[in-house]
Amino acid sequence: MPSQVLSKQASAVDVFASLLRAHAATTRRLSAQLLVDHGLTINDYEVLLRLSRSPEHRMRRVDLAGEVLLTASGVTRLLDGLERSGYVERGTCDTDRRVVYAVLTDAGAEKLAAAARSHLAQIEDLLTARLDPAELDALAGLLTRLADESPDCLPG
Amino acid sequence: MPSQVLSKQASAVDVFASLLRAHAATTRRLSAQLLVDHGLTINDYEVLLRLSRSPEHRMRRVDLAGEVLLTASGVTRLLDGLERSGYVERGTCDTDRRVVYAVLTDAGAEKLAAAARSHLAQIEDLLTARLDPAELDALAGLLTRLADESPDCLPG
DNA sequence: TCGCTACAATTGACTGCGCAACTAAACTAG
DNA sequence: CTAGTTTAGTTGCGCAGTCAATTGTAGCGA
Repeated sequence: MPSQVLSKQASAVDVFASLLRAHAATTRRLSAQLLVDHGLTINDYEVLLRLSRSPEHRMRRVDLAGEVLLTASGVTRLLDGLERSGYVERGTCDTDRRVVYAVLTDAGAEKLAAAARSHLAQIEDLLTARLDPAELDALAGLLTRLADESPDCLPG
Repeated sequence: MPSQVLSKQASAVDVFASLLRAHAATTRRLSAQLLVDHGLTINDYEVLLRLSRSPEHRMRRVDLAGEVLLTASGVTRLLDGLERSGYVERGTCDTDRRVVYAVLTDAGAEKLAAAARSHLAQIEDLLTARLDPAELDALAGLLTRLADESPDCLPG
């Protein structure tokens, strides 16, 4: 048993607190950089990235919201910006006229590529300076499970 | 270029992405709850908590900012709210008239206690439903190291 | 065919917070 | 003491994102 941590094992609250801190610390650095270097927020980047990975470079806005964990309205506003910058455009769906696709433009793909160069390096630097590969692997696994949508408890 | 991405280890980007998602997922749930149940944001709560743990229930605003990873202005605005609600008051420092202490009031301590009851339980539920104690411990450790202030690289 | 509920998306009002610019107090040098 | 620098804190402005309400479309049961 871990007897040497003074108090006890990390309580759930401590874990949560450390999550808040880690997020704030890394996010602030990286987003500041991304913003001055390329004029993109982290979510902008993340959205461009998802689109670039999607078939035909397009996604429904709802699905996009799910992937980057924004609300529907958040996505609308975010895409407003990207559309104004010409990185994304609207596409209609033939079979369901409610949906509006977000479609990556060529300019958007270029922007993403340009941003990726520095952004990836910065992420790399920030993380590998603090954790080794095995730890990164472990961390990714744990965090991914944390993000599971599983609705709290399904007791019955 | 990497052609065999399939199964390699988690890259730094993936880790970062999972951090964003985990933060968004947990934070949104918990803060929504905290807000409807007690009218506090997560940072409000976090600040009350730090104050309650400090000697004499007070801290300098700068130090508070460091602990919850806000900017100075962020702390000012946050404390504005808590002062308006009567949970915190301003205290002056005898030896340095620039500093303004944030002091937890009795009402603030009560509020914290009340909020803690449900909030702690929710954190507990959320985390323990997804990770076991050993994993929580590991996660806390990894995240804490991520939040290290160490200024990128100090090569020279 | 006519409701009726479900869903995709948008809009208005608002909040939380960062940045940059500022004031005031405290050290530090001459 | 005066002048310059650093540090604590506040404020104007702006942006990203939430919620609640709204519009338009889909699909279902009678």
